[in-house]
Amino acid sequence: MQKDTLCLGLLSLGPRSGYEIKQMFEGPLSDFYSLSFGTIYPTLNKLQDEKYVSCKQLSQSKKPDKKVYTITKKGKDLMKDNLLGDASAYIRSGNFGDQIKSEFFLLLLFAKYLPQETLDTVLNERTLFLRQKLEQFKYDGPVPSDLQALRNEKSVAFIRGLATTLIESGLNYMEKNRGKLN
Amino acid sequence: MQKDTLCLGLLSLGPRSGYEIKQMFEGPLSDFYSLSFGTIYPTLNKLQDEKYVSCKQLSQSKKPDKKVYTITKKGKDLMKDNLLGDASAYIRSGNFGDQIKSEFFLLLLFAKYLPQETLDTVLNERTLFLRQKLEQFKYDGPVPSDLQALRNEKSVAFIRGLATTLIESGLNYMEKNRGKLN
DNA sequence: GATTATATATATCAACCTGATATAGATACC
DNA sequence: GGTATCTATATCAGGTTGATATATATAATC
Repeated sequence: MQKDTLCLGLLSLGPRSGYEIKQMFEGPLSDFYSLSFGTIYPTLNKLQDEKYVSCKQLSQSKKPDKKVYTITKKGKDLMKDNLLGDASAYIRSGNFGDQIKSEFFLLLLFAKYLPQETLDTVLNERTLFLRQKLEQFKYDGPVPSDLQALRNEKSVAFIRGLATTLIESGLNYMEKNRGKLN
Repeated sequence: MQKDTLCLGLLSLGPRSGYEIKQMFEGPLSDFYSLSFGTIYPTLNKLQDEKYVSCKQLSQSKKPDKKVYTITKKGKDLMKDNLLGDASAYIRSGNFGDQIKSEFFLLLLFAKYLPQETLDTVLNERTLFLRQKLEQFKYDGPVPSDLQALRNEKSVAFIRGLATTLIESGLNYMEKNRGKLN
């Protein structure tokens, strides 16, 4: 997804600074996508130059100033056009489309070169890690206000449910079939 | 995973040219990782300079010459060391670790900006796409000789089984819950 | 038999992105 | 008082991708 469209999409959930956009990527979005500061800040500047977002400088007591960006009508139109135009390309990506880049699967691919003991540890820790992830996705308590906008989206509920299902069936498979790696 | 380790790992399954390594990434490995020619060729040159692989120039009738690389003892040792050293880092990556980069999930996140009709089409095509992927992973017939080495690995059977399970439960979830996106 | 498309094979490079680093004010802790 | 951490913006070296170039050979199309 184009970084422009992505930033506009996140700003469509409410006005935000670059720092806060980064926090969304490090929170609930981290499993699906990420952008670095080196991309976010220049993108926001470009979007502002081209009037897709407006910017207000806020001086805060007790914290450094921040630049809060708000999506404009022109920006919303661009975002919708881009989503529509690229939708068909995104159908074939991710979750066994073309973007997984799983280093863990690569490690398993070469499992025969690991000592049995190491392989056992790896599989045990992977199980623990996935159980933690599962708890994260299932967690339904309060979240920092920055992330509440995301939490409120119907689509986020759908995606969290899907993620939960996938992790559960993956854990199940691992427990039943890990013996086959020896 | 370091590109060096990855190339050495693939060469450990048998001697290969850079072009053939790329073909592995475009075949069964494409769902988990990929490297471009711009990375593969320089990596092989570097590995050769440092004696981790040896190289034979083959002139073929009916095809251009190719450079076939073979992993050396020194190369196998390096690969094993690297796998062991980095194993713990790979536990937390991929399949709801930190590397998915799913553009499809992002598209769903902004589903409310798509016309209902487009969203329906997107979900239908996604279902078709995943069913095709499922057939690919389940396919057990003959494969091009380049890819037979991969097919023979026990670990590949494990990973194919896991992928099959994940796609099946994902499809199931989508069919049951797609109404929640409206 | 001429042209076009496609496959094998290697190589390079501009454009882009990340991860690291720099800067800076403020709070918290010991 | 020193140090660590959080908020906040910004820049940049280094690395990767996707596109492009080059070359040979086969197959298809016209």
